[in-house]
Amino acid sequence: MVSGISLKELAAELNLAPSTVSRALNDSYEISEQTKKKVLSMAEKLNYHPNPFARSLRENKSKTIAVIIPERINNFFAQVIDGIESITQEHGYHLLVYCTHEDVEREKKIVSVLLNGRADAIVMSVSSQTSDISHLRKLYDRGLPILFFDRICSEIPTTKFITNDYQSTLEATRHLIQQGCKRPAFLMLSEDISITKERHRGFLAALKEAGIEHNPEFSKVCCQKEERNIEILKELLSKENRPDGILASVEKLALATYQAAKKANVRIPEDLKVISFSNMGIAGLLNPSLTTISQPACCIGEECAKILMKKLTKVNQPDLPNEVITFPSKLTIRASTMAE
Amino acid sequence: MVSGISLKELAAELNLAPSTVSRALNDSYEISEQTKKKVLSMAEKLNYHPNPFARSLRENKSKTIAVIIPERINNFFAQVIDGIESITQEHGYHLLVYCTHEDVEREKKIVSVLLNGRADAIVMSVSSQTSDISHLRKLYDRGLPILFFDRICSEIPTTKFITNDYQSTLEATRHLIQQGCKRPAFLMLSEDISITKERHRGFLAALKEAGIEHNPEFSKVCCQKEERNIEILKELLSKENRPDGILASVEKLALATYQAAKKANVRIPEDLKVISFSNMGIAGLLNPSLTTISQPACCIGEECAKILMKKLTKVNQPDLPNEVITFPSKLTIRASTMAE
DNA sequence: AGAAAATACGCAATCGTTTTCGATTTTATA
DNA sequence: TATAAAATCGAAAACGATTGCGTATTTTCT
Repeated sequence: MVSGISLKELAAELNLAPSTVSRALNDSYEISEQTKKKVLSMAEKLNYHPNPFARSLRENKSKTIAVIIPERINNFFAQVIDGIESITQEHGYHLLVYCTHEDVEREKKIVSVLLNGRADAIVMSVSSQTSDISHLRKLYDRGLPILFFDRICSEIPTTKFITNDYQSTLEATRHLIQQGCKRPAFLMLSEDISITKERHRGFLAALKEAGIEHNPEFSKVCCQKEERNIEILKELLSKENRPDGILASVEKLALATYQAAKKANVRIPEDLKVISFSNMGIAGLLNPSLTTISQPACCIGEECAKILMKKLTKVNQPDLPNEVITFPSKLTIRASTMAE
Repeated sequence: MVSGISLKELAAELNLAPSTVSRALNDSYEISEQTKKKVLSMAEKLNYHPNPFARSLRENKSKTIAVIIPERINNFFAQVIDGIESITQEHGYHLLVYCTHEDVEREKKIVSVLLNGRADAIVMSVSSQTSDISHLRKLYDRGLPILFFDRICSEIPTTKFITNDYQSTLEATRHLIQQGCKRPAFLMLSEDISITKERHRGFLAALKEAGIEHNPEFSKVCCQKEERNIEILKELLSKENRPDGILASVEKLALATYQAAKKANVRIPEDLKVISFSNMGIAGLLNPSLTTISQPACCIGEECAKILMKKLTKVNQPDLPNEVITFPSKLTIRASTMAE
């Protein structure tokens, strides 16, 4: 790190006390306009930039927010971060971004590092492996504002942002059934995380509503490995009484389904209709184009950030309320669920 | 920001001087094993975490690296950051990630904020609008280690990581020509940035080599707006003597081409062969599957980080050498360039 | 004109570390 | 046994900013 001139040096150059210069730069009423002008122009001339760490140390805040996501190569999370940044940036806040790669051990490490106050708040979506949440509780107990989105942790009493997981899955499954599916399957990354629970519930509700008896083997838990998932799905699709519809609770499982269908010689949508939660921009360009349930990701990020900015920049703010805020997803019907 | 117990308080609890506790925690040889044990266990018990800002202030380094990219919703950049993080994380470094959204004004703002030393180094890929580089020079002049990748800034004497832009485009264009293209077009985001210059040069070289006279109107400068690009391309594809091949220098232009081709009723690959620089994981699932030139993105990120870590964690390191390090791209041939 | 109040600025402490320089005690050497 | 040499630890000064308090000067009021 290469630091430039310090406040003290700037003050010396001006024949003023550091306190005066500090106040002048912060536009204090105690300083005359004349001195302010002199200070400002000299600061400009000498290229003075206040040391952020001295300030953080003194003020006990870092103007930094940590964002923890399970994967970076995913449009949804990228869009959420874009949304967050669009708001925090206006307030001069910085974004520390960490990726867990769906690994709870990494998540623990990251969280433990953040215990030291490097960030003023945390926005996160937990990894699919996260069931024990003691590390998150530690954060919370320390008083650090945490905010969850998408994959939330209901045990921590704070504000959470999600989409209408139950309802949108219900409607998506209805759509599958309307398109003629008699044996839809549900794909998930893990049974533990919030979104799969809700989405699975919506899925099952739609089946029940339609009087379809669900085959438990059609609620498939997949893993992180793309190849392994393709194998699992290929096997599923090669069964005698295979599913004729797929609801993928996350995007990567829809893509694995596409690959598996190819390998198993199963045609989409003729033999298998596919629908997935996904914020891919190019769902429409896939072969066949993919029917998606897409979240208002950017919006979710923005709202997260707005709440945080309010909490962090205004005085005497209460703790983040323990509530779940829902943003509805949008179902976009494309070729992958077309009836013949 | 909520801080826990301080070193001083910890020391008081132990009836030791802060200096002793500090040394004990840093495993100094001056402290007896016995006291070290006591200090460690008390630190553990009281949940002590050293304040990173006090440390940064004192040590004049932040253990933070800033990464600036033009867009987040792009697999290439996401992979590069994954690569960077995989290395920096091991060294206890943090990643501050900023996105310019291809806007040079934002880039300038971000860069000016980083002038204060919040980060120990910067890894960046410049926006497509960046031609004036005075803001980058300011950073460099301040002594901050900068490192460029993909879209580099040759005027700044530092280490840059790129792919073999010229060569891979040359080969990709040869492929187009081999597949029967007589009138290939080249799509770019801007004429100014490094990658388009090199890639265009490779493109032209292949045409020359094949004795194809290039129509300057087939070197098309596009913009940021997806809709506008589709319009531009639709127009290009509707001409009487339209191109029969497209080399998109960036991914988003290939996708715009797909959309435009649909609208203009141009079939890929029968009427138009398409090839693009892209790190999309699902290029193979597009309709038709897209022939790509893909960079070893993760590897580029890792190498960036390795060089930086060496520079930042070892003593007496020289400045980053002014050199360009090249990682070859890989051409993956798919349906979009198939001859009938 | 004299007192009160407003204006403009400086001194010094503080935030939580690390580190230099000593000081003291223990151990080893002659 | 006296002395040199390790071995341990403490006091205090940084790092660079902010801020409560004090003070000198000027302005305003009666």
